[in-house]
Amino acid sequence: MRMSWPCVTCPNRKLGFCGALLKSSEETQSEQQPNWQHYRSARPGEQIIVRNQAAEDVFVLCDGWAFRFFQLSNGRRQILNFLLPGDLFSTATVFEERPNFSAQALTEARLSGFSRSEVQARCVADLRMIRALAKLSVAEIYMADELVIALGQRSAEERVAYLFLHLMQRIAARSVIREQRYHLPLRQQHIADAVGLTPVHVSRVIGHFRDQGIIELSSGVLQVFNLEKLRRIGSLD
Amino acid sequence: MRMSWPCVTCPNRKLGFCGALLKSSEETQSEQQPNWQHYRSARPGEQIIVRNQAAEDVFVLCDGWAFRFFQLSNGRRQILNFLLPGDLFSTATVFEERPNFSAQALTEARLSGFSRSEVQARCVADLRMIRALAKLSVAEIYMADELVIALGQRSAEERVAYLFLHLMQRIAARSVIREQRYHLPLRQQHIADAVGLTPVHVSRVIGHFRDQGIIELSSGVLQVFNLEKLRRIGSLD
DNA sequence: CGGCAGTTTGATGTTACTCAATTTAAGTGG
DNA sequence: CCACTTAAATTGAGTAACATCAAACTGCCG
Repeated sequence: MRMSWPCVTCPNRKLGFCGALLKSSEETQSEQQPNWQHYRSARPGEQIIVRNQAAEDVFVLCDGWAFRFFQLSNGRRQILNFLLPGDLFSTATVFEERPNFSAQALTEARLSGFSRSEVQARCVADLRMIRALAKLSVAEIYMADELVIALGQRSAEERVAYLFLHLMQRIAARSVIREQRYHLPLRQQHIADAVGLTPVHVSRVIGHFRDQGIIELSSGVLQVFNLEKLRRIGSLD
Repeated sequence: MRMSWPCVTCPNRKLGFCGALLKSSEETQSEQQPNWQHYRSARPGEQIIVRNQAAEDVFVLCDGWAFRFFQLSNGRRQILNFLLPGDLFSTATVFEERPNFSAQALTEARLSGFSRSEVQARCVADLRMIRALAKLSVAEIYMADELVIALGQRSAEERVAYLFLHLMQRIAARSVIREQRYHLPLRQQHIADAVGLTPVHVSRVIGHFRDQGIIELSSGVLQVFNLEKLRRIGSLD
C-alpha cells in the first residue's frame, strides 16, 4: 500500500515538481521510501504552513485541495492561490525556511514532505531540478501578477469569472473534463477571500451568472453552460 | 568614459543581480566590455519591454526609474512593480523569451542588457548565479503576494500608504535617507495604476494625508512627517 | 424533527468612480 | 521677464459598485 503511494497519488508526476524530485531520486536511491521524504495527511481546514514559523520540510500536495493565504490582523484573509494535486507550496519554501504566508487544507488532503536541505542538495547535483524549479517559479510569478491585475483593475463579476476560468484551466491540465463540469470544493467564503469581495457579493455575482445561464455552481460542482460568455467577462486582456 | 560605466552606474552592484553577473564575468573575462553585455538608455515613457514580443536580452536597470505593467484592452493598465537602479526586469525574463508583461522607463534611464543565452550558460557554470536568481525570484514572489494582499483587502488610504512604505523601504536599502525625504518621480496616475484607484481618488487620499500632517508629496519628493501614523495605516499585518 | 453551516435576498450605508470645472505648476516663445 | 500653452493636481457634485447588517431560506446530518 505505502510503496505504491507515490504513483497512485501523483499520477501526473511529470507535471509537477514532485516529478523532477522523484526522478532524480530514482537514480540514486532504491525503490524504498527515502528517509528525506515522508507522507502526511491533513483534514479539511487543517493548518499546514504557518507564517513565519520555521519548517524543515518542503511540501507538495499529492491529493485534495489546499490554499496559501495571508491572515490580516483585522480578521480578514487574502487567499494567494489554490493548490491542486502535484503543486508545490510556493517555490519560495525551497529557499527560505520561514514562509511569508500560511497554508491550509481545503479538503481532505495528502501531502508529501521533502527535507529542504536534501532538496537543495539535489538542486546542486541535478540540473533538471533547477530547471523544474525555475519553471515553477516563473509560473508562480505570472499567477501572482495575473491576480494583481484582476484585483487592481477588474469589477466583481470579472474577478469571479477570472477565478473560475483560472481554476478550470488548471484542473483541465491534470484531468479530462467532460461536459464542462469541474469539481470545485470551495465555499463562497473562499471565493470571496481569493478575489477580495464579501461572501454576500460573491453570492449575488454567482446568482447573476446563473440567471444569465452562464454557469451553475452547487454542491462543489461548477458547470459551465456558456464558456464564450464567461471568457468575455473574465479573461484578462 | 565607457569603460568606467558599469561602476559609475551600478554603485550598489552587490545588491542586485548585476552584481552576481559581473562578478562571474570578472573571473573569466578581461576588463573589456564583453560582447554579451551592452548598455542602452531610455527616455521617460519609452517602452523597454513589450508583452509577448520575443527579446534576446535580459535587462537590468542601472540608473533612473522604470516599471513593469500590464495593458488591458479597455485602456486601463496595472503597474505590477516599480524598478529601481540595480533591479532585474523580472526573473522570468531569464527563463522565458516572451515576457507576459510590458515595461517602460519612468524617468530618464540607463539599462544594461545581457544576452539571455549567455546568462543561462553562466547559471549552469556558476552556482552563485543560481543562488542570486533564486533569491531575486523569492523576493519577486513575495512582492507580488504583498500587492495582492493590499489590493484585495485594503482600503484606498491603506493601499496608498502601503505603496509609499514599500517604495521608501526599497529606496532606503540603496541610498542614505536624510530627514525622511524620498525622491519619488511618480505622477499620481502612476500611483493610481499601481494600487488600482483613479488618479482623482489618489489626489484626495494624498490630500487627506497632507491635512493630517502625515506626508507631503510634491514635485517628485515625498517627505514623511509622521512615519508612525503612516505605518499604522499602511503596514500589512 | 431540530440544529447548523452555507447561501440567498432585501434594505441601507459607504467607498470610490465619473464627469466637469478650477487651480497650480512647468514650460515656451516673444 | 512676462503672456501663453499645456500637463498635472485639486475640488465639487452626482452616481455606481460594493459593503454591511439582518432576516429568511436551503440542504445536510444527527
